[in-house]
Amino acid sequence: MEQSPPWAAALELADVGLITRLLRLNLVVTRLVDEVASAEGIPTADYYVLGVLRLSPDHRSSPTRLCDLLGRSSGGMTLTIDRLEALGWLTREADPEDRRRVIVTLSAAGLELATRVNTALHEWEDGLALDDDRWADTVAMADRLLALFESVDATVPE
Amino acid sequence: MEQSPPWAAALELADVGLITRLLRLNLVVTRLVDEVASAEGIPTADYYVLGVLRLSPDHRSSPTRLCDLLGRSSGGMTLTIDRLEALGWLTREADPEDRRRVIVTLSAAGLELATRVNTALHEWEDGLALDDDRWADTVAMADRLLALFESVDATVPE
DNA sequence: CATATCTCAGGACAACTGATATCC
DNA sequence: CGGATATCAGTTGTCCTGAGATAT
Repeated sequence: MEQSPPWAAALELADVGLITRLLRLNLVVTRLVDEVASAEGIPTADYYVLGVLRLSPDHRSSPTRLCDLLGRSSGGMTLTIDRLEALGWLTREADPEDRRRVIVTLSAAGLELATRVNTALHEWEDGLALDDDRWADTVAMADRLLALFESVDATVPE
Repeated sequence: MEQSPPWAAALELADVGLITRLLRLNLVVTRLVDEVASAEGIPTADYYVLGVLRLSPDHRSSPTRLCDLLGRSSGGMTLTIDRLEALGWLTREADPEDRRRVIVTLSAAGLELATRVNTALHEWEDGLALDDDRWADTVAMADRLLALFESVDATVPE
């Protein structure tokens, strides 16, 4: 609590809790990612999809898994995938083992794009110029906050 | 980095940085607030407006300030305020001291609503059952992360 | 048959952009 | 007059819901 943080200027903070702080953090982080993503010419929501694929085994995943991870509806995800496919950033193919399923795969161009955005974000992080200890601390803080929420809200698959 | 957190199941985490973690945190926190707000019958974006007003001196603010704090356009904010006014959650009046300005004030019903949502969020926090030390730690972590981002991204007004 | 996965059609709705009126 | 504030008009666009198709 210490001292009023700048974002709270002229706000009465008597009962501001953890979640309010995290909502503020949301806003700032989202703003940053928006800037970076649109500088690369991709909407943030679309980057999230490419970003998940980039981290997935063989750069592949399924619409359902993308929906679960990103909190989206399947209908909306179909449209998003349509869009990304039309732009050449990913491909869609039937799963030979279960033909209800679709396998979504990042294309080379899509991987480059997602990597560019990711690199830009890493550069922003580097710009913080934290030494190794502070960096480890910071990442650990994020992980602890995450753990706090995930321990209660089990919205993540498997 | 220690051990893979659950949200990362089946994702390759080699170069996952701070921002990716915070994006994940975003998602989880947003989901929680969405649930709580819609249980009270208000869209999250609208609650943010009421929430800022609730924390403002005399529960009053201006459209411009709301735009700045919430990262919204003035046109969009006009519509949002129209909506909230029609629902009886806030009032709009001309500022007698500068007639270009508008003063937005939370109504009694709006204050109740915003307080209900806020209370529900606090109850969620209480459900974490953190002792005082851990609680202080946790809040401090959130503040430190916030400070990290606000020190670079000065998008917040005075 | 019940379930899972994805797609499609239709609709809703919020929010942005750019231009305009009013006021300092 | 230039800058600030808010609103309006028009549009854009994504996303969701609910139904349907196909496969297990």
